[in-house]
Amino acid sequence: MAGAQLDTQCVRPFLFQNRIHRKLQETGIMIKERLRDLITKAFTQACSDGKMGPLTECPEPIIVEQPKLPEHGDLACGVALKLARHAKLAPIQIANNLAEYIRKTPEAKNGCIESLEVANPGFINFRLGKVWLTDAIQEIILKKENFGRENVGQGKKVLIEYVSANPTGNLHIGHGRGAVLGSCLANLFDFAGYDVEEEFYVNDAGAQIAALGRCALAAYQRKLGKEVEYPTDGYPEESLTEYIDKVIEQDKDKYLSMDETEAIPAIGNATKKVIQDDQEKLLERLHITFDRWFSEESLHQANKVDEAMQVLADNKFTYEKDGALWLKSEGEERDRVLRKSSGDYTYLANDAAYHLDKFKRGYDLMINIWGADHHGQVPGLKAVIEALGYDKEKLQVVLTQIVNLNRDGKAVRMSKRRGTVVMLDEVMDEVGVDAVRYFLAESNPNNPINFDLELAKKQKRENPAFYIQYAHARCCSILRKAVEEQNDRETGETKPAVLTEEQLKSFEKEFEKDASLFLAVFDEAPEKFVYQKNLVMRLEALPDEVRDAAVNWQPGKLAHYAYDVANHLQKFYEESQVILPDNLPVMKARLGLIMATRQVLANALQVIGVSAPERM
RNA sequence: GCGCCUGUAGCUCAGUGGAUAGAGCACCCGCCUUCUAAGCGGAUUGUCGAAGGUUCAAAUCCUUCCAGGCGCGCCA
Repeated sequence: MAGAQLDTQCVRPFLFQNRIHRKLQETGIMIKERLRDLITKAFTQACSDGKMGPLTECPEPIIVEQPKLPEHGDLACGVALKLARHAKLAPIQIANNLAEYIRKTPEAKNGCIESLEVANPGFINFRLGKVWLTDAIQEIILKKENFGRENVGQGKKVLIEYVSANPTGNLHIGHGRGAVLGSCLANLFDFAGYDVEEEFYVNDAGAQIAALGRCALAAYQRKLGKEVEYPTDGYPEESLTEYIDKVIEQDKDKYLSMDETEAIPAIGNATKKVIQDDQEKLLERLHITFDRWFSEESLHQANKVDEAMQVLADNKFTYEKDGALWLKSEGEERDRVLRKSSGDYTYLANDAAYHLDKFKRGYDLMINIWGADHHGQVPGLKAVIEALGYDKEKLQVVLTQIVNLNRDGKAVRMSKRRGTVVMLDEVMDEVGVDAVRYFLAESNPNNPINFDLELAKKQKRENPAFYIQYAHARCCSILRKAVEEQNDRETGETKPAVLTEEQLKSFEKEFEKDASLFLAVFDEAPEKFVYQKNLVMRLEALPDEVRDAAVNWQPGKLAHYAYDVANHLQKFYEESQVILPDNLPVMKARLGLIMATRQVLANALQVIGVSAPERM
């Protein structure tokens, strides 16, 4: 995976140079990190006491994970297994040695760690007490919308180019996938401390625009009552019809009187503008805005393609053959044409100029998001970048697989306007923006999506997009309930609100000062405590999840995470009453936990661009 | 022919060298005088596509093969 080359280390203190320009003084105090520090200390002491065989330092990373089985504790560390080889000791013995040192630490006695045990073949399993959990809730309350922000990117400049559809027609669901992925990746990178720019490359020059002009003129003339043949080799007439209506509205009959050589480019340009405008509006509806719409035509006008060809020639990577200009591709299976014998540049030549421009702008990383059907172009683009004298590794192409639409398990293929593909706006109209974003964001780009239109519309648990939003709305509803008048369903009496708005606000201030207030969240009864503890552990994992998603370039992981948080909230909700007028400390603490949960859900939803509704 | 992606429960997927391979859906059984039952709990579900290899340990790494998708233009 291309993302693996990114620096995965988390550097502190946090210093954000992203577009929100925010600095945080607080350092993270994640439970896993604290536990890892504890194990590291234990290891160091064990070493100096000669309990680790020949080892003087730890040759393996100490990884703390949540085990799959609850019997294995809340968190577990398998480092003893990895150290066995280095220390020339049995894993179980290493684990026992480490555990002995950990048990001596204050954390093992003061409520941070409730218990630890060593299990075969050499795991150390920990059960958490309440103290670190209360710190975790406080951390979220303190950082609010910045909880989860990380600095994996260290302010590196990243350009993400995506959608880049031709301005010759409507966007289909496949464009939608690239659009949502690009936008989520941009949000994620921003959240993870990169300096992100988003760009749409407009192919507004060349053969397809000429074809658009011919088709547009014919469609226009036919609409205005002139009997002409519609070109058979261009874009389907019905795909243009709504755009031509707009052109007529704007320009009336002005192209009718023009000479064809004048009318074709003129109406082609007008139609192109209408289409691009339409694409822009549709993408805005999907909460996608670009920093830049980069016009191919602008490259031609500034002679940038000629310049790029000159650079290639200067670098001795071109030659002429059969009247065409070729790119010499060393180590590639074949050479590629840059300028056809007709004198026209190929797509590759234009791309060379475009990417030369990108490289000159000085990004640390450039990501292009393309449909997998374009993957054949990747080697050519990489070759031309190398021939231009730049580092081809700085440009990475993410390929998105196909989107299959289903309805009741049956494939949907037909569209009102086009025979084979389904249009993005039709899906958005049917299932709504949030569901479209969720289902297109949720998957790994390498896998095809089976988009079930019926599922996406369901207001039920089966629909993960709904379920997450419902959990957020439920949090809001509980917080609202605390400060609203109550209507008794049976007697019809109106009771005063349990708390005033001011009280609720003042709680927040108290939480910021004193994490121990959250001790009251937890019950002593283990069957209740387990849900309370699990919720907090999931909440505090957001920064980890952000880092993981960012280094793997998979924002979809945060969609899965949000779902998991929603699930843990529901389990908590079933077991733990929040509004407890007769028990202020518990109510206060649990309202704080609900605030934290709401915040985490909102932050995760923010990255995938799905709205977080306050009521449903 | 060559290249890329994919193959894990009936379905959708998680799991990038560690414990008995996990969720959700579907199906079945329970739970509403309680903050949204738009929900929760429980039961059932597997030759990790196949075969070899590396390793104390493989769904995960290597090799070969099988199946599906996509791509290999003086198209864009």
